[in-house]
Amino acid sequence: MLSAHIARKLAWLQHCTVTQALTAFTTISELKQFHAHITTSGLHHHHHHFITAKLLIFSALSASPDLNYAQTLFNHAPSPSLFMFNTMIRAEQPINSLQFYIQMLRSSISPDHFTFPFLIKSCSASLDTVVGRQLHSHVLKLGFGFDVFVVNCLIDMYSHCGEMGCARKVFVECFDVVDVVSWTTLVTGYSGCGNVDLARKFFDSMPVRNGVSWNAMITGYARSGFCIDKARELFDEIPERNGESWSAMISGYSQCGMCVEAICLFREMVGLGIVPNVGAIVSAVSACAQLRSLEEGMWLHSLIEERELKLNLTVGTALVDMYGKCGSIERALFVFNDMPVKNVMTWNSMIAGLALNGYGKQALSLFWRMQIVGAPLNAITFIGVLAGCSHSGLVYEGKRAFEVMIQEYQIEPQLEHYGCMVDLLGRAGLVQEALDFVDKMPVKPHPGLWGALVNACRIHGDVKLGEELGKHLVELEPNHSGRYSLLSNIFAAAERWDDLATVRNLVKNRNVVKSPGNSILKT
DNA sequence: CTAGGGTTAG
Repeated sequence: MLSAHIARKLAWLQHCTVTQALTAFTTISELKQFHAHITTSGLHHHHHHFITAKLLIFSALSASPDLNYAQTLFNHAPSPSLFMFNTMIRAEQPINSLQFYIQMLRSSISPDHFTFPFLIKSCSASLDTVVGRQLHSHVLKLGFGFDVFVVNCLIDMYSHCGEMGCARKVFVECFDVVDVVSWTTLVTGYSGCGNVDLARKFFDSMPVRNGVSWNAMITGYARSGFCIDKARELFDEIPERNGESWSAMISGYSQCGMCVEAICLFREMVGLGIVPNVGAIVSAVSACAQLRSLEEGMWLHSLIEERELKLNLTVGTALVDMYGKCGSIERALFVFNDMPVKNVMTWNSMIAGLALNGYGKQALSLFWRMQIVGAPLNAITFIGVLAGCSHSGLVYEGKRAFEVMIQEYQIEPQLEHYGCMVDLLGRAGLVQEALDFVDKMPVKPHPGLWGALVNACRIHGDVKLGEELGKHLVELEPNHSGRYSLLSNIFAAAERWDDLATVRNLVKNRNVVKSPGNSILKT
């Protein structure tokens, strides 16, 4: 017997929309309980398809989907409907989307005008032009070549794959049906592949523009480097500025390093009484992190709390990063521990923050905790861990982490990982071991890496090797002032004033311009 | 039920 509550929900599910179905439950386990109730009652047979489809929507498309459960629901449906196939194609990973499509064709179900947008979108996510082109020919054969949704997905797919010629061809061939979305997609495509000027020409030729088109062009300029002023010009010209326009401009400033401008614009927005969206807040927090501006960051944090904005995953991660970079490890840990849901970036931000502030051991223990709780980790996690070991002189632990990365996680070391290792060994005085390590590296050593070694030689008094490496480095980058300083420091430490004078003359004669703020490892 | 803009780690 069904309880009244379950029966009511069952009736509602049969008639609700897709959007409503997504709010039907709070978690997958609640859905499973509900599903168990109705399958044991036997009442569900009357409307089996409707109910399964709605359950499928929730398990496949909700914020935290359970694709295994979706697959089970799908497999138990006696003959899955076109709608169910579409839902699976829409939810699955790119490769599986295609498999559902093939299975669909084998069951003699024809795709409809909803099927292709989902399918093509999976190709643009996986940058798969081969399958993309095949689907394109299916689209034409089956008569969906002038469906504006399908057309726009094709333009987007070719743009994402860097095939602007094809994208434009679709646009031109379908000129009778294209709309403001098609134009905007093309603008985004051209600016995304580095052709902002052409993007702007299309933007200027648009018969109609809406807020999204303006924001797309602003973002295109902001991400193209050296065009941030043009982005601002457009931002000032927008006829109707929405919250997303503000966040596009603020994130543009933040991403190109104009952090003061980003924060000023954020303050202006708040001053005008406009409620900042998550994107604007995250960009502003990121700007504070880059500026190492703790006070400003704390102001943003209090603003977030005042508005009772839940500690969203992205906002929380940005705060952890900001507090870590600004040196307030207690606050970073407080936010971190307070976050119910974390992802790789959250963990990585926390580990990097600990490492940066000299808490190598704590960074390591957080790294072990990640493994215990089964949190996903990636190559960037190890950059934090290794940097932590390096700053805290944890040579053995660093070497161990490096091995774990390669052997247990099959992560190919990047230049950054090698840099950390050389730094780790060099700082610990194991200069010869560091040199051997560099010799065995499969990648070409970065000049910054030699710099770390020269520094290590100076600290540990190995003048002969330091001089040799330092001279090598100076010839490798003769226009980099920092390289001469390293060599000078070696001679100064050894009190070889004549040689020091020679280096200074070399700098003068070669007209090397000083570039301030060059850190040893970054350049 | 479908398309374009908007955010975090090195």
